Order: sequence, then C-alpha cells, then structure tokens
Amino acid sequence: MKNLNDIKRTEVVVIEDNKLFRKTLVDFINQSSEMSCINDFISCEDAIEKMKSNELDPSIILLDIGLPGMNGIEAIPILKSISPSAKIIMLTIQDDNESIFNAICNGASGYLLKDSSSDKIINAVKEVLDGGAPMNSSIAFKVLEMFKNFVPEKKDYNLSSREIEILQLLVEGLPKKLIADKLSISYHTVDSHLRKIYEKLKVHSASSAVAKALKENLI
Amino acid sequence: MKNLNDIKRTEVVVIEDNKLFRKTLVDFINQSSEMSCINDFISCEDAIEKMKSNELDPSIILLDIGLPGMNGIEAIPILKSISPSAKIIMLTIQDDNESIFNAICNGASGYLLKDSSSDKIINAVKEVLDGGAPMNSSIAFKVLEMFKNFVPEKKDYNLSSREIEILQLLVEGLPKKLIADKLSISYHTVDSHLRKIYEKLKVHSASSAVAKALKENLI
DNA sequence: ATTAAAACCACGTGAATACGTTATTGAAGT
DNA sequence: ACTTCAATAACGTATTCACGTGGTTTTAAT
Repeated sequence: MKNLNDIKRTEVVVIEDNKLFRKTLVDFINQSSEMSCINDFISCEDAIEKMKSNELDPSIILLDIGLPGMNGIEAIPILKSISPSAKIIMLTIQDDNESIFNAICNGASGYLLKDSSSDKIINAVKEVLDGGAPMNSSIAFKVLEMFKNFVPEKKDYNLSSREIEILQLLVEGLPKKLIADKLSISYHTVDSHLRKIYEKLKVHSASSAVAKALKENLI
Repeated sequence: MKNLNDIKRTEVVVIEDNKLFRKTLVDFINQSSEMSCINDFISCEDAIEKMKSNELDPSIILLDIGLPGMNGIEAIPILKSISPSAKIIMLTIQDDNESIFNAICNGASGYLLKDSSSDKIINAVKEVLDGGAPMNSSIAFKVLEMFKNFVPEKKDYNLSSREIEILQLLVEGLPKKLIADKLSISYHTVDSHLRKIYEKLKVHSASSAVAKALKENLI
C-alpha cells in the first residue's frame, strides 16, 4: 500500500460489459503505480449519466465497441462532449475496417485489440498521454490500407503548369473572364487554354473538367 | 554459435548511410536467432545495383529516408520492383507528415523512428512478417490526423433527395438538357432545381457546385 | 539554326447558362 | 383547415460558354 498518494495518478474510466474482463482491467490499472481507475461502467448509457452528474473528468477512457445498447463508437462524441480533455482508447475485439474507420473519425486516440497483453494496455495509456496514438500493428495495417484507398493514383494528362493554374481557378469557381483578370491575360487566352485542357482531359464542359480534376487529384 | 542453421532465418537487408548506426543494426539482427542480415548498403543506388546483379531477395528491407543521393522514399518503388515480396520498414529520423505520407503511398509496410529500442525494431520485423504495419504511436498519431483530413465533415445544406440526384448528374458532366431527358422531366424543372441548389450551396455556377459537391462529399 | 511546344491573342457564332418572375400540384406538418 | 415546401413547369433575357479558325511571341530542346 505504498506510494498511493505520492503523485497524482492518471485517472482512468473503463466501459466494458464483460464482467470478468472489466474486473481484470480495473485491477490491473489499480495495481500500477501511475494510474487509478476512478470508475467502471457496464454500458455507455451508464457512463454518460454518471459522468454528467458526478462531474467525472478522467484523463483516459478505455472503451469497448460491442456493448449492449449504445455502442462504443456512437458514444465517443458524447463522452468527448462531457469530458473534452479525456482521451479515448478503444479496446475491443472488432477489427473490421468499418469500426476502425468510424472510431478514428469520431476521435478515438488509440485502438487496441482485447487480446493485447496488460503491459501493452498500460503502455498505450502512457503513449496517449504523450500525444501518441497507440494501435496494434494489424490495426495500423488496416489504417494504412484505407489511407491508400483515399489517395487515387493520378494519371498523367500532360497538363502544362499554366494549364494546371487555370484549372485550379476553374475549380475555385471563377468564370473565364475573372480567370483572365486574375492572371492578367486576355479572355481569349484563357479560352484557348481551356480548350487545350478539355482536349487533354477528354471532356467538353467546365463542370466535367472540375469533376475530373478533383476526382483524380490533378490540381 | 548454436542454432545458426537450425531454421531458415529471415533475410534482412539494411540501407543506412550512418556507419555506426548501420553496424549497430546489422549486429543486432545477426545476434537474434530468427534473422540474418544478408547485406547492408550505404546508399539506395548501391543497394539497387547489387540487389539486381546478385539476385538478392530479402524478406525485409530496413530503409533510412535521409540518404545522400536517392532518398529512401524514392527508392521504395524501385526496391519493390526488384524484390516484390520484400517488405520495407522505414527506420528514420524524419517524422514530418510529408515523409510519412509519401512512404505510405509508395508502399512502405512499417515506419519507425530511429530512437526506437532494438527490441522494438526486431519486433517490428516480426509484425511485418505477420501482416501488420508497425509504427511508433507518434507516427500513428500523425497518420490518424492525416486520415481525418481526408474525410471532410460534411455540412448539411439541406438538399432534398431530388436536388442531390440532379447534383450527381451535374457532377457526371451532363448539361441541363440531358439531365432533364434522363429524369424525364422538363428542362425548366431542372433549371429551377439547379437554382435552388445554387442558392443552398451559395454558388453561382455549375462548376462551383460540382467543386463543392466533390470537396464536401455531398453526393 | 531549326523545330517544336507552350503561351499568348482575336473574331464570330450558335448553344448553353444564370436568373427574374410566375404558377400548379401534392405531400407533410401545425 | 392552413401553411409550408418540394417538385413540377414556363417565358424572356443578358451573359457566358464551347468551339472553328486564324494568328504572334517566347522559350526550350535538338
């Protein structure tokens, strides 16, 4: 029972429906010298209600996804609104892209699988407090895969730099005349550049050119 | 000196210009029982040449970014073309978004900072072979940040479903008349829908509407 | 030096567009 | 019952557009 009050321990909240796993987690946290589990909940609804009324403000929330009632992902933004400074670490068996994607977009700070060793979990808490985003390397792999999907490989239409410049202004919504003004060139020059752009992109309207430019990252 | 030939060791190649760090890495790899460093290079040019002529086919390439001559990021696709099954782990001091982004897009399988412990590096190799993508949690954090930037939070412009339908066709590059034909409605109806869309999106041209629709994922 | 390509400019025409204004219908909400 | 609103439709007009066709100048590569 030494060192209990020597330093301010990191306050952790656990939200997990499985009784055994929850107990294991809580015990593990309390056994460490740096952390203390100030509360544990069986559901998000419970956590949200108690955190509101009791004004709990943990530094870390360990959150399962597969919970009865409100699932962990939906709970993220709500928990964040109650306790804005809390960092949320997902601790779950769900490792499908959809879950990972939504957790990230909702603002989770870390994503571990439940089969992680207790050491890893404790360590993840430290890393999150340190500004990191701990995740299993298999999760990281999926994130990278998704990431790559977001970046379309750009075909090369051989646009000159001037053409790209004009395409950019077109994407900004400027009509030919204003493009001409902005570049201090004649309307007719913009016109002939645009024709060349249409030809290269194989389109026949400004809208199509804009769509192609944005979809294929030409700008 | 036992166990040297008991099992097939994972063949690793190191590309790193700093002599001391390279030696440290190589020694560490060779001291482990699972891996063996079959070659180490001071530059990408060196590695590419020798790997081509000697038909080296390592399972893992540890690759620095900040190399004299060709940098590590440019080298990724070349190394992959020579040795397609090789997984590449970046091991570098560069932790700017640009470098991370490019390494990922070029197909790196892992991304560690040089200050990682040797244990972590050895472990990363195992994780990569296991289909994971090991990375420091600070790197992971940056990846998540970039990831979130790719997913624009969509504002709600209160477009009706019909308006969205028409906006989609506009994005496909169809002129009003063809949109009308496709939906079997009058040109004038499309026209008035588009006016409403422009009004809601606060734009004044088809191009701008297309740009906004694509940038903000309205479709 | 010659060639090629990018960037520049001009005129005209028919088509398409943006927008003011007005109006009918039917469904959803109060 | 009343109102609001999406969806439909129409007419006119000034503006902008796409594209045919004709150029010049500047820059870069051979």
